[in-house]
This record gives sequence, C-alpha cells and structure tokens, in this order.
Amino acid sequence: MATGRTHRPATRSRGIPEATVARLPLYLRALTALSERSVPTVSSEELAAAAGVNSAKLRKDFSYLGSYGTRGVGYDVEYLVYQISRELGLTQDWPVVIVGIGNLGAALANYGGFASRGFRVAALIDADPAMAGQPVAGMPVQHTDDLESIISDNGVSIGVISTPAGAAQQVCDRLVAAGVTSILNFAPTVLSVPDGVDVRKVDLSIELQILAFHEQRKAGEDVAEAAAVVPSAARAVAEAAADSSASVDGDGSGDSRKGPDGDVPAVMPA
Amino acid sequence: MATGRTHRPATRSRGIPEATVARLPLYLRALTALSERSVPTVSSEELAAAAGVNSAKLRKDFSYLGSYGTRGVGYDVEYLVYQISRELGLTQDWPVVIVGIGNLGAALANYGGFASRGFRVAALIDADPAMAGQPVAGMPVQHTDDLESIISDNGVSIGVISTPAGAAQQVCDRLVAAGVTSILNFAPTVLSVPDGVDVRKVDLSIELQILAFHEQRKAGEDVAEAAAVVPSAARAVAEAAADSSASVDGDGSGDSRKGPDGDVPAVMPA
DNA sequence: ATGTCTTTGTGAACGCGTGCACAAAGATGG
DNA sequence: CCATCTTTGTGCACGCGTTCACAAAGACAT
Repeated sequence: MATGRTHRPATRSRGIPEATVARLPLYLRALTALSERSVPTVSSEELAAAAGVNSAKLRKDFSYLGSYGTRGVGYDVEYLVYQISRELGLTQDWPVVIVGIGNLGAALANYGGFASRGFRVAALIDADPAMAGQPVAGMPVQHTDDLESIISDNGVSIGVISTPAGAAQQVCDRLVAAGVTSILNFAPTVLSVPDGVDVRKVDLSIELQILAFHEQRKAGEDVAEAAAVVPSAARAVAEAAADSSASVDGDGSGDSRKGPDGDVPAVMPA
Repeated sequence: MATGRTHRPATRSRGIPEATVARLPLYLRALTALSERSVPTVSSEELAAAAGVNSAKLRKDFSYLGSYGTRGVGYDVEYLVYQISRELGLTQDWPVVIVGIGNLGAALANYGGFASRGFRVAALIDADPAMAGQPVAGMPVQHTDDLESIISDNGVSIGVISTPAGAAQQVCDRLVAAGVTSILNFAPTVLSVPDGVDVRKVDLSIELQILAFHEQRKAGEDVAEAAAVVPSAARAVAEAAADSSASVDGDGSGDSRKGPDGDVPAVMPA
C-alpha cells in the first residue's frame, strides 16, 4: 500500500467514508476476476474472502453505495462491477502524465495496471534533454519544458511524480499550476499543495521500515533487547557532508543517477 | 500510499500504536535532513511542519517512545534520530531479497532508498532461466530454484514480491516456508499467510483509482462553481461507453509469469 | 531568586472505523 | 400458501486515532 493520504482531513465524500473508498478497488478487482469466470452472483462471504476483508465490513461498504444485493442470494457480479466502476469514476477516460522517467518511471510506464481500468498514459516527461524523443514503453519521452502545454492539450488532471526527491516539489508546483488536481507521489518528500489538490504518497522506504519494526519486535520478544548501541557512530556520520542548500539535483532522471528516487541519505548504522 | 497493512488486527506493539509506527519513518527522514544541516535542536512545531503532520500528533507520537524533549527548547536532533532508528530496528542490518525482476523489480533493485537505512539487497531472484546470471543493479540474478537456500544462507527475514499476480501467492508460500516473516507485496493480489507473518501491500492501480474517485467528485461539484482555472477539466466529462469495459487488458497468459515486459499485470489469479 | 516566556507532555473529548448480532427480506420447496 | 432457509442490511457498542487545551517543566533574563 502506498503510505497514506496527505490532505483531506475528514471529508466524507458524498457520504462514502474514505476507508470504504480505499477498499472499493479491492472489491472491483475480485469482482472482475469473478466476471471473467462468468460467475453470475456472489455472496458477501465469498467476495469478502476473495478481497481479504471481513464480510460485515464488505456489506457495510456496499450499503453506502446503495442496496445492490438480493437477500438469500447475494450480489449480481456484473451489476456490482458497473456500479463500483461508476462510483470510482472508471467509466471515463483519465489521461495521466508521468514525470521523471528513471528506473521507476519507466517501470510505471510499462505497468499494465495503469492502462487497464480507464487510465491512459498521455505523456512521459523528463528533465534530461538526452532522454527527449527516446522511446519508453513505446512512447517518446518529452522534455519538462513542454510540461504545461502537455497538461492543457491533453486535459490531464492526474499526475504521477517519480523524480528524485529534490525535484519533486518543483515539479509538483508546475503540475498544479498547469491544472493538475490529483498527484501520485513516489518521491520521498512531503509535498505541499494548495487546497483542492489531492496527494497520495507511495513510499517504498517507509514500507520497509515499518516491516523492520515489526520484524524486530518479533525477534526481540523472547530475547532481551540485544542491540549494541553506538550512538556516537550515527552522530559522526551526520556531521559529514553538511553543505549549505539542499543538494538540488535539479532535473535528475538522467543516466548519472543511481536510483529513480534520490533518497535522503540516512544515518548508516553499523 | 501503499495501500495499507494486511494482517495484524489491532496489535499495539509494545504500547506503540500502529499509526505512530507508520509515521516514525516520516519523522526520521525530516530529522535526518536537519541533521545534515547540523541543526542541533528542533521544536515540535518545526518538525511537524517538515514532516507534514500536526504538532500535537507528533508530540503524542514521541510520548510513546519516552520523554526525549526539553521543555522550552525542543528535541535534540541527533538523539532523536538515534532513538527512532533504534525503535524502528534500523540499527541492525536487514538483508532483503527481491523476487520477480521485471521492470518494477529492477527499479526496486536500483532504488537508493533500499540500500540506505539498514536495508541491504541480499539477492535478486527470478523464475526466468534466461535472466539467471544476468547483472541487475550490479548483482547477478539468481534462479527461483535456489530461493530456499538463498533465504537461509543469508538469514533473510524480509522479502519483496514484484512478480506478476499469478505467481505471487506461490512465491509467498515458498518465502514463508523458507523462513521469511515479513513481506512487501507489489503484486495486485491478496496474499494469504499464516499468523506471525506480516504483509504490507503496495498497489499502484488502487492508488490511482482512489485519486480518480476524488477527481470525479471534484469535477462533479465544480460544475456549479466557476473554477475557471481548469477549462480542460470539463471537457474530460465525456461519457464513456458503459458496456463491459471492465474487461481487462489482454494477456491472459495466466500461468507463464513474466510477460514480454515481465511486469505486474492487473489480472487476478483464478 | 524570581518572574517571564517558550515548549513539552498529556488528560479528556470527540469522531471515525470495525465487528457483532439480529431482524428483515427474499428465495426455495412442498 | 406456508414453512424454512439463506443472506443482506444495519443498529449498536467498542476501540483506536486525532485534536484541543492546559498544566508542568525548564530556559533565560533581570
């Protein structure tokens, strides 16, 4: 899972709880699989199992959309697929731009899941002039200079940022100024956006750290905190390389980079 | 955001709420940035702003770790970096294996964020015999046949799955059987694991769908208002065909995992 | 020392999300 | 038409997470 939303305090969009919205895609996926197998109806119990959730929760989620089930029988698969698709806005076309075509950006461009349900990669944008015109996923990469015109010409309202952290906010600002109102951010940075703009964040590093926490807990439950603590080590590393302004690798996304996301160097614990 | 945890009902691990644990990496990143700029202390207000959270929330989060601040002054940056690192288990080495070296897997292997904070890519594993031995991110890809020995030889407890959906559960089972107890899953499938194994899911498609929901809602509400900033938004409201557009992308390859692009398809396993 | 000022740490209230448990609704069979 | 069985839809209670608001604690100046 991506690591959570950013904005949107407690907005229950049209009565549908945020937690429910986050599960609708899950249900949709399970339903689509059933649809392909020509299963006509499904019970809340079966569908819940397929989606990996509680059946009561699933029924309550569906109750927010309306009463689409038949008691004693279950839910009509096709009908539910359509209703959820419509509710999520997947019955319309969503042009998407990906900014930052490094390793991750290229992987996203090739990702089949994007092209499926209503999402269409309208353009790939990178700041590296050497990449301009080069085909990635059968589509020529365009230069950042044309970002604004690309957005407006294609009516893009959803942008994906897979640049290094240093460039993310700048790219974000330009996207928003050009009319983008939803952003999926892969760069390890907190983006600040004006009201009315949604930001969702996917942070690979954070996911791993959360796993590490639980892993440590599992391993350390029986054993008594066996950790060689050397706080001075971390302190020493931190002192090094403390230059003035943040290392602005301006465009990034070039060959010279090592990763798609220039992560903030961390303390390297021994 | 990666889309959330899977297991672990309401386990307040050692008194630290799950929501707090999920924010600790965020604080750590902000603190590390401050540390590099040699900032000695920081107030909860400043740090909260840098991490993009509420200051009261941040203080409460830190209160679960202990009283590490000084009233009237703030928090010692270096000390806090160390405390959070230790709490998250980043003071020790975490060997990680990545299974499924397609576009996404390769991007993950190159991802700098993995190598930073204590995580070390111990091995890259793929089922394609043609990939065996080929270098990715300066490391030879190994074949799935050796999965078990790789896990045990390196003492791996964290596995990353970036295979197609059809292969994910099978890979997951083997990882768990070999001793892995934490899994970061990029495949669009619900993984079932025994108790004691943590699974976190990152689902790009779901994130986009959630954004689309809010985007549609914004577009529907703004009809009345005159948000003249985005003229292109209204144009996008072209009703798409309401037929069985839910039919997914081709590629019903099913069993044969890695496709031409070897990336994660949006299809569910049967 | 004493007062003032800043900032932490936390008690308490509130709201959201979850899960239980059950009544209502409809299918099914005789 | 009635009885029975299955499954939905939801009222309710509970727990987690968030936020407010403030007292306690320490720094700092006089």
